[in-house]
Amino acid sequence: MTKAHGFHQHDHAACISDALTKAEAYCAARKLQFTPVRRRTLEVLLAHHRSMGAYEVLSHLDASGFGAQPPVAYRALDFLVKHGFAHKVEAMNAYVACSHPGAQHVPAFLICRQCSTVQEAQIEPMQNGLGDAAQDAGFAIERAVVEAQGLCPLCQQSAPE
Amino acid sequence: MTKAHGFHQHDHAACISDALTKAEAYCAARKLQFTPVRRRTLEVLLAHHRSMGAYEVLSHLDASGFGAQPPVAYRALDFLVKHGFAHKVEAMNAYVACSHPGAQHVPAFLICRQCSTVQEAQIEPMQNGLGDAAQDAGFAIERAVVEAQGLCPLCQQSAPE
DNA sequence: ATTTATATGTAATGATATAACATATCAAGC
DNA sequence: GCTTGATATGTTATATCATTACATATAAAT
Repeated sequence: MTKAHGFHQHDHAACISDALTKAEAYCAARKLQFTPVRRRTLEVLLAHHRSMGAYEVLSHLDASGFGAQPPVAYRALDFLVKHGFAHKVEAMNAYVACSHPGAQHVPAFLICRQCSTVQEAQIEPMQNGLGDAAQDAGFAIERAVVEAQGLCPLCQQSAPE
Repeated sequence: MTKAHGFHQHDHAACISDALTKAEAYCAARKLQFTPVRRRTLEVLLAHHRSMGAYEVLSHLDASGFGAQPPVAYRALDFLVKHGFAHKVEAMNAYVACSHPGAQHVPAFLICRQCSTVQEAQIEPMQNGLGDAAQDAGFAIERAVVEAQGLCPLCQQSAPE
């Protein structure tokens, strides 16, 4: 079975189990607790393969027998983001599973304003002119995100304006 | 009188009146209505010279005799953002006056996680690797933001960790 | 086994943002 | 100037996103 990944198709089941296995290994290596809620949260993000609001994630967790209150989702999502398994799409107040787990990278998103699909793009860390600006200002960058909004290939056809 | 602009000092009064004059001229040229609320909203952002939440802006508008309900602030802010007089800092759900009004640019922000000061940096449009990624994906970028979080020069001293 | 740190569950609340609709003001054509 | 249509403002209500605080449970370290 294939499913849209960003604007492409791919083998969805393999992609999910692969990401879960990697997360498991990463956590084991660093003695991080990849607990049931955290695992389920990552599964939910991976299965949907699009950005999801915290409350949408929460409803799945609730349905899976975990707590039904917001902190349940926010804490799990924070964990995933902190360790690079997911990203927060700031422009949408939403979350996506990371498409390049393990890789040290500056996440960059292409966000379709029409269908809300988010594709994560790879960009070179610090090759974006921002590093220079930061250095000039004496600013120590800890984290950076790049977010582009526009129209995805599909929506360009249906909304050619 | 000088006041912090990003992490530097500058002539604050001149900077404000300059930005207002530019906005006025821009609107006049395009028959946009630079109404009292919109003007006051820009004044408020310029005067504070840091990112402000919509409700903080709203309280100033209220105090100035405008409406006290959220849409009053959100509409004025949307106008300013739409026409490039201000930017939304997505990672903070906050707004700042644009530091380079008139210039066609991709706004980039250096956001201090400790003191919340935001400095707008100049980066070259599309020289950030994102353009290539978008082209590959067939994605039409309409708007992009770059946001970096970290520690500003001052806070690096007080929080050397 | 005890202690300490970490994680989860839940209630309450805070912060951010929009929808919907009434009224007012502006801008253009007559 | 007056009418008309578009744009802007004011207000109520509500939707959406996120955190604080505290109790309980589980894991890890000695």
